[in-house]
Amino acid sequence: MAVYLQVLEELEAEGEEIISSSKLAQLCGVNPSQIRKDLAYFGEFGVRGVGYYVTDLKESIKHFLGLDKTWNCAIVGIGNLGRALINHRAIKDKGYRIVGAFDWDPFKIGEKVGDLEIICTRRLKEKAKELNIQIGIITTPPNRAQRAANHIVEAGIKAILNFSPTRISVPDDVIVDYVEFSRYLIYLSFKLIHG
Amino acid sequence: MAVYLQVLEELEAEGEEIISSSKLAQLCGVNPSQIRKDLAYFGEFGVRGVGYYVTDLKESIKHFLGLDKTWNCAIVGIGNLGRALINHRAIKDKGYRIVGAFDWDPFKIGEKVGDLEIICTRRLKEKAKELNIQIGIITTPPNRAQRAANHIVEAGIKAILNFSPTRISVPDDVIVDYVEFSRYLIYLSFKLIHG
DNA sequence: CTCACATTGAGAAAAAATTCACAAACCAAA
DNA sequence: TTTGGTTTGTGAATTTTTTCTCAATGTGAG
Repeated sequence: MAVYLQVLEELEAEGEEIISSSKLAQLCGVNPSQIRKDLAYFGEFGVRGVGYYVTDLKESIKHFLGLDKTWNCAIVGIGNLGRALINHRAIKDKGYRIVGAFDWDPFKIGEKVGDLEIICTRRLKEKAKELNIQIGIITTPPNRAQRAANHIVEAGIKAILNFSPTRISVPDDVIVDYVEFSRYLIYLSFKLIHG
Repeated sequence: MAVYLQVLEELEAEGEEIISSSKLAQLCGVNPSQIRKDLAYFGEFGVRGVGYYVTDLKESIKHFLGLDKTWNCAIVGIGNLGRALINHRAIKDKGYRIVGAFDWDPFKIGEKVGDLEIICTRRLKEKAKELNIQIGIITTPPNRAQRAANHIVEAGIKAILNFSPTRISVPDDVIVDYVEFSRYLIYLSFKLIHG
């Protein structure tokens, strides 16, 4: 679905107003029926005999994916990875705003990263309400990840993205996703061995 | 498959010598038949009436995935993200070694990151042979990504991991994989909206 | 050695995902 | 208005994936 969105945005930028499922399928590298099934799943957007209106469809998918609003994120752990994410283009562009930078290290607190000031992790709860933070991102060293998660949960945030290579345990109503760099490398080396 | 491996490593650390497909399935959160099919796919490792020998199975999977040897990687683009990867634990632990750090910026060249010295990207080809680099990792800004890719291809490296939010074009015999942080965030916000 | 029990490997069955195929609907031109 | 050319939406057919089932095989006790 995210692939369709990306292609649709490119089409819109090129000034295309209407696209058929077969052309879109070609651009996405999938089967036309696949596209029609996927799109029919959350509404009827096409016009028979015509195709899909690029802008309308793009907006509908964005709405479906929740990309028509901005999401406020907090980063916990301001090392190299945290700083990289704060400055990362693609994240901003998709409607995700990093509005808080948290760390435990007293020497870092008060330091500026971009236009954010690093705040003590203990103040996460207070700041989460003030800044309406919906997603917490953990970029601490592994041994601090669980503590970071605890602070995030405590602050009432219901979604966590964990970059630290450790499993964390949270209540059932909190969604967690893991970014594992090694997975990508395993895929590549696997491909290098087997066709 | 990578999940099985992780669980097996934990089991081995706990001193377990034998595991049945049903127990392993429980730990991985999948169906026992699934496990047996997956494992049977690349050999017969189990013993009927007994189960699987944890260490043997772990080694077999590692071999299958190509994790029984070390892979040499080069990072092109030494910003925050590049530095984060160089220092990242999980990567080293899986047998991937970052052996080269490359950047275009003359002010960075010669600087030390961990025990690596930043080298000019133009010397990538020469260094790739010397260091036997098999995987190139792009962590440049988007507008430099294609140029980085060109240098990597030029150096005869056949696998690229691109962290930059741009598509790159390379010859057919070069494998490319993309790390898109926004995908993870989209998943989380989607889950926050729909169950 | 034989028997009772446990567990794999693999074929059969079931479920899920993908693709096909075509009626229904739309547009444009005559 | 009618006709011909498109393209969607959807039920049917197909393919793929997952799960079930059970004979084959191994262990250990008697």
